[in-house]
Amino acid sequence: MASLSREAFPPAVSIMPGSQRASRSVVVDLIAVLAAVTAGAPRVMTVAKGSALPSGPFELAHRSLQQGLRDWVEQQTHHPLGYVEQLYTFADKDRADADTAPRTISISYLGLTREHDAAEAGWHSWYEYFPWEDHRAGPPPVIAKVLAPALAAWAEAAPTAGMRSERRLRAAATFALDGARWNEELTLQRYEMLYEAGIVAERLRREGHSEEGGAGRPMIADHRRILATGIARLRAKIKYRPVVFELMPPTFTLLQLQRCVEAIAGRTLHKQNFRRLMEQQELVEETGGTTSESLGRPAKLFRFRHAVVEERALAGTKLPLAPT
Amino acid sequence: MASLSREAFPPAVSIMPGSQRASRSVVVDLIAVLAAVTAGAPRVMTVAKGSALPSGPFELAHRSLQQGLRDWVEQQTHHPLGYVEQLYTFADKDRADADTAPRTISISYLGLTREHDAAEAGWHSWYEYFPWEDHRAGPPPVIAKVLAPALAAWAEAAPTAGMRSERRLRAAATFALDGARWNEELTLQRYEMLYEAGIVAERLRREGHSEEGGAGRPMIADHRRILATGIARLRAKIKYRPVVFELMPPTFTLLQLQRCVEAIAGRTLHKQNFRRLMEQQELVEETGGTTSESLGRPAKLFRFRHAVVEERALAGTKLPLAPT
DNA sequence: GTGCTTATGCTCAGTATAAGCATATGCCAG
DNA sequence: CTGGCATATGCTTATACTGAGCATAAGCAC
Repeated sequence: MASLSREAFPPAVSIMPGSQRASRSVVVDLIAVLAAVTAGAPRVMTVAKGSALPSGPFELAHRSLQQGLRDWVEQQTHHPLGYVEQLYTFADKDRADADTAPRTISISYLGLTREHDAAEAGWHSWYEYFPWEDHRAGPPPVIAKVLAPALAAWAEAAPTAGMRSERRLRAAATFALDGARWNEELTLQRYEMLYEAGIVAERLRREGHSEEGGAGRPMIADHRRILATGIARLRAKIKYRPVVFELMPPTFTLLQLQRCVEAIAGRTLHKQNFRRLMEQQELVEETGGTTSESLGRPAKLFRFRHAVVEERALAGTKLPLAPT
Repeated sequence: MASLSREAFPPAVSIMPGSQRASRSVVVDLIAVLAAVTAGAPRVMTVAKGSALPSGPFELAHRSLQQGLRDWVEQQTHHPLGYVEQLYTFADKDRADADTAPRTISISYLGLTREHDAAEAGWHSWYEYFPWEDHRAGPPPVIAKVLAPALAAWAEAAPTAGMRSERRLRAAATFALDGARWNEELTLQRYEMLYEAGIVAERLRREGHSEEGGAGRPMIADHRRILATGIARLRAKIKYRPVVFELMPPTFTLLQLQRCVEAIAGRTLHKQNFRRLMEQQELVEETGGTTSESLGRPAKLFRFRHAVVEERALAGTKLPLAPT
């Protein structure tokens, strides 16, 4: 997590051919995927009536990109930004014919912030943009009703038999179409497949077609893809780093914590096992207090044990290590 | 793995303050961490006598950054690049006083290529740069002899008792100083800690001190940090994605495969368990042939089962899912 | 054949995970 | 003040996965 500042940079060792430097103007943007979980829904901060992620020019960055982003977000939202991580840098040529236009490089970041007022402007649920990603109440109907048939048609439209079967296999594995297990981490792959198959408005728009029939709410340019990248990253990260706590208030019940994870993962968890996991990993400790906001027996309040971050070097092996 | 090309980008929605665009010139570099495993050592492609990673200006990129990098590498090395992934984008201000100098953005990539002639120019073992990272023959002496004392001194030099104890804890966990388990994935954290503690030449150089006493072979600018990022990423990735095979010849024995993983991870594995893991995951299949290059019973030859990549959506849960 | 070397097969115990049962503790209606 | 309801929390069982080691197989050198 510690980040060294970049030191003086000597003339780059350019072995690559045709090293004509800085030949054309380059524009650098920052794009933020800002996430919070409120009222049981994972939300993302948007602008332009929910059609774009907040972005801005690079120059604002203070010491570092990360710090610039953090300052800006905290100023805008008045909520401290708990966790920031770089997502991806996009720099593909916009179009073949755009030789004269400046080339744009977009550096995207994922940021986590705490729960806040659910009605605050600009925050939208992830699942407006990706309705097929929320499996908390079972597989969403849109998959069987819209996506599966469209993906099947896309597979059949492939030129060769080999490609057809490969597409069928890939679609089935990615969307859990046959009995396969749903894998919530494949958010980006799913969006990319829908894009490839022409089932999202962004692709239809690009091809000059009507945007009718696109699944989920679209965004400007490739912002929805960037959001998918952020969701996928967060869904993966939550499993091996204690980042959920960045989304929680200082104290919380285990059920609240579970609901937060469920909102992000888009699936329901086994209550008792979740609680066992939290306890045995010693990620939380009781505050002593209890809450009785809802019906039923009052729940104990917990807080995150910041200490574990230092104590343990976290993360585990998956390799069959030899005894040392 | 599929990558959509970025589409036409409308005027960015700039909510950030002070949106004066393209105010100052920006230089964009690509930096490659190119890895291969030959003769039992993980190697990285370098230039300038091993003191820098290959880099070049951004303009060369063809359709996309990734494709540009791939073309360039294949042209240079005459070896196909198996796997390419973006590592990180560095864009911190070089120095406070560099207001007039162009700001440099470096986009780094990790690329894997197959085994080739061990003596080929430019390829150096990772462990020249990070001697403390190779634990295949037990913990390297440099840790106990050089790093541990220096880290202890660094911890004691902290101003408050709280910071001292925090540094001690962190150093112990990161370098497995007390009985703690070595975690090979912490390569980047370890390098950053050594930098912070002033035990690497890059830091000494920056502070205007003699570079004497720096641990491991240094590199230009922050190239060694980028290499550490690449190593850490590869060590983590190897555990949940079948990327090792990008480093192997088309057919191989299980022991060769194991040696390759060991070289990357910097630790030895349990032979039988490694073999069981490979078989139960169905990542490989027998070719029918055998080899008898060394002593002992000839080993069966295997090849990678490309099919699994499509069949399975890979990666697994770590959440206590509720029965659906 | 004997002995050396590596390959390959199999076992056993310890630990983690999935799933479900049982009990505790509050509130509320009557 | 009692029974019903709702949630919290504790505990058990079967199964899968892992770490570690033993045992056997199949080549080669002598």
